Amino acid sequence: MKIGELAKQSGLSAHTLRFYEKQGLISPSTRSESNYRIYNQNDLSTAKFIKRSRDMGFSLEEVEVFLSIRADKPAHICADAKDIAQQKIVDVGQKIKEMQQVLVALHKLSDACCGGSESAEFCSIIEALDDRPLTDHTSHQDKQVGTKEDVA
Amino acid sequence: MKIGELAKQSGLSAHTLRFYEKQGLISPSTRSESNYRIYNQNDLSTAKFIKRSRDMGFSLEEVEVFLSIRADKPAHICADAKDIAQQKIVDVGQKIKEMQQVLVALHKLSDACCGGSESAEFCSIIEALDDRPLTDHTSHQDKQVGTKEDVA
DNA sequence: CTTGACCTTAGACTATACTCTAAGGTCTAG
DNA sequence: CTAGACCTTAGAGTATAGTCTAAGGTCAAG
Ligand SMILES: [Zn+2]
Ligand SMILES: [Zn+2]
Ligand SMILES: [Zn+2]
Ligand SMILES: [Zn+2]
Repeated sequence: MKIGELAKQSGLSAHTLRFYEKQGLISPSTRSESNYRIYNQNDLSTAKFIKRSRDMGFSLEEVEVFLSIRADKPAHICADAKDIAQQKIVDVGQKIKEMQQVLVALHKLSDACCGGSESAEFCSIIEALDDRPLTDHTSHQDKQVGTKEDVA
Repeated sequence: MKIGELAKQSGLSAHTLRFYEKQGLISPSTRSESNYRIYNQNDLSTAKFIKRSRDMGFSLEEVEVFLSIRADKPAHICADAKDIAQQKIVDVGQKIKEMQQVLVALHKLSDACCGGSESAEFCSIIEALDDRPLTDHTSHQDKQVGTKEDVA
């Protein structure tokens, strides 16, 4: 099959397949007389393998290692594959933790702000980002300044 | 103060400060005779504001909006700031969910593999990424092939 | 024989946020 | 005066993973 067909069947774009070829991940088993890339079922398996690996969060570099294991299984041991998976688990877990902390901070930041159409003069978000301690102004009642009517 | 001093006090590098200047986020209040950037306490506040915003996960583009709110608070309303924070919360929450799903998939992938020094011939990680259903081989006992001695 | 779909290549561009380099000018302490 | 620290600029490089373009060749159908 030609690249367009492989793209359709693998879920990768033709562009991406050529890009992967440049990166050394996959290459067509043959070329047609007119130099078109011709892929076979084996190539399709490989393309799907790459796609599945990417979907699992592995980088192209890691996929490369998986491919080399897959290409010659007896030459590798389970630890080769599992080490990568374990490391990815650690990395993803770490990132999740970081993002959860960010999320908590964001909630604190956001919850203190009324979010209404009042002037941002006392907006706790801006104040908190500025330097000052987080002051709750979910209501602006207590800090009327008179420069603006209460719009809300 | 010169850029090096601002860098020290703000926690941003001089390089980054110049980069932010190019992006229109912060600029020195004056220049010395020799064209050095000269910053004042106000600039320091701004630099710290940017750093805090970045640490909260906001993009430079979002920081720019916060800065414009901060620069003229009466011209803005709380919703302007809160909308950004809320959107960020949604985005971060979404990413966390995605990563958690990836994490679950990774665990499934990894847990089925023995991770030992056995040949990867039956490695469930490779098999699962390949196409085949996830086969547990935490023990290789049941699939002796005889091509290799049991190394473990 | 032409139209349109599909293919080829090298290389530029996207996004995000820096990070660093080269080549040179300025300033301060000893 | 000189070494070394610090500053200036424009522009290139880093990382990741594509995504797209230009300019052209190939192929099947009508
Ligand atoms: Zn408010
Ligand atoms: Zn507010
Ligand atoms: Zn195993
Ligand atoms: Zn295994």
